[in-house]
Amino acid sequence: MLTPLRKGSEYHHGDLGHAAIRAARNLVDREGWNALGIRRVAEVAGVTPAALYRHFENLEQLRGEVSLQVRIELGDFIRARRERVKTSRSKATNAILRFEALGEGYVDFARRHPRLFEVAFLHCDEKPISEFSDLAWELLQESIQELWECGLLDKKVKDAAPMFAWSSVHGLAVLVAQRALLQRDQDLVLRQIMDGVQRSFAPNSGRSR
Amino acid sequence: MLTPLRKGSEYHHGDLGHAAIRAARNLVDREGWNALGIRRVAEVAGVTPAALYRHFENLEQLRGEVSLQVRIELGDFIRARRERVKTSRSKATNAILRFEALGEGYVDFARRHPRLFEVAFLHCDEKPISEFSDLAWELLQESIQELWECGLLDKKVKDAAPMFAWSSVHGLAVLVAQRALLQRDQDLVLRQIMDGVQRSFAPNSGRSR
DNA sequence: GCAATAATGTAAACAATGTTAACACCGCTG
DNA sequence: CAGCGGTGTTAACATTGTTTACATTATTGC
Repeated sequence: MLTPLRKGSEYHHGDLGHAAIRAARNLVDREGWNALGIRRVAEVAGVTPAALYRHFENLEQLRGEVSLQVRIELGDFIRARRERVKTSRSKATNAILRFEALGEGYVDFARRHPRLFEVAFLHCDEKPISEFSDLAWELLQESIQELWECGLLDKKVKDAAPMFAWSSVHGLAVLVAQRALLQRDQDLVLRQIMDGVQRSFAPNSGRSR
Repeated sequence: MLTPLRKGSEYHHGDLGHAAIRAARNLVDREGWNALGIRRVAEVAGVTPAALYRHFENLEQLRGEVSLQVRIELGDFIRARRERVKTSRSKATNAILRFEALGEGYVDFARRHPRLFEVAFLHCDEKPISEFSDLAWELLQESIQELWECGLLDKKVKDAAPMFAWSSVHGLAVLVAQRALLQRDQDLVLRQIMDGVQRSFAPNSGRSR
């Protein structure tokens, strides 16, 4: 007989939609991508399943929103990491430290929120990397620009530099999120990757062969 | 009234189980991970859904088998790539070419079978990389051993070398499978990665700072 | 101010899925 | 050749995503 569960003034949630995304995000963070379902999210939000269809086309779209939300968080996370770098006297070492902070932040996010990270770049197929990861991508480009201005980036490799750096660190982050590496190995490999990337960036680093 | 769909002698399939895994593999290859369902596989195999439960605990296990199957294929694929390298006079360049063939094969598999690749390392959480990718991992270690014997690998980095190489190439492969890079960029970045890895391997390559 | 209307939520059903239980068929072993 | 274990079928069940018809609230135009 259509009895509202919530009393009068709470018939309308007020901000379902955002609340749903947040609930979904937390669900994924704790229990993984497969735990994310319409009915589950509705329950957490204190609402009927059908209500969610006023805010999302279907489950697939909700998943997309969660994925986007995670990419935003990831961007904020690594930016915060970069800003925390204390400025040193040399402009060059500054650029390097800020660049490395991005890589460390990226991997650290994967370590702290493995389930979220695994989901960050789903639903991004067929789109160039620079689009689906707008936030973090911009940060990376800023940092590479800094390196360039300090003369730490060879002109020949400049164009592919962001993709090169991204893919190098991304691979490690994926493995970290899967818990496939011990913490000690994680740090070691990251160190090697960052060193390798910077060496490849450097002018006069004559490509082999 | 329990009328068998297939006539007498075909009441039993003979090799459901393997057939199911193959059907499932092809389904994933063509339509992606989400198209993989018990009922769907049963239909393709010409069998009733419940029949699959004589061979698999549940859908999750079937997925695991498919994932394993893909890892095996990936291993075979990159091994074939390596064997195709024509031996040159210098033992060192030989080792290098064989090593690079592994990386190229890995990325090429991701390009040719993006949906399969995306699924290769699912269900491998919490296990060290050397376990869940046994086949390809062994090939990588063989190759790195060859480099070592040719004096192309610094003792200081030897331990972490396989993980370093893997994660570097893995990141690119993931992006390639997502179609996030143009073909030209793919080749360029792979070139940079392989060069970077080898430079990091090389003795006397004094790590920065 | 207040009726009309849009926005949002509920209840109840539907179709599709994974899964299970009871039964049927086949091939092998005693 | 009787029976038994392995394999497949049927029919049901619980759970999901989704839709439809209805209820409630918020907002807007007069």
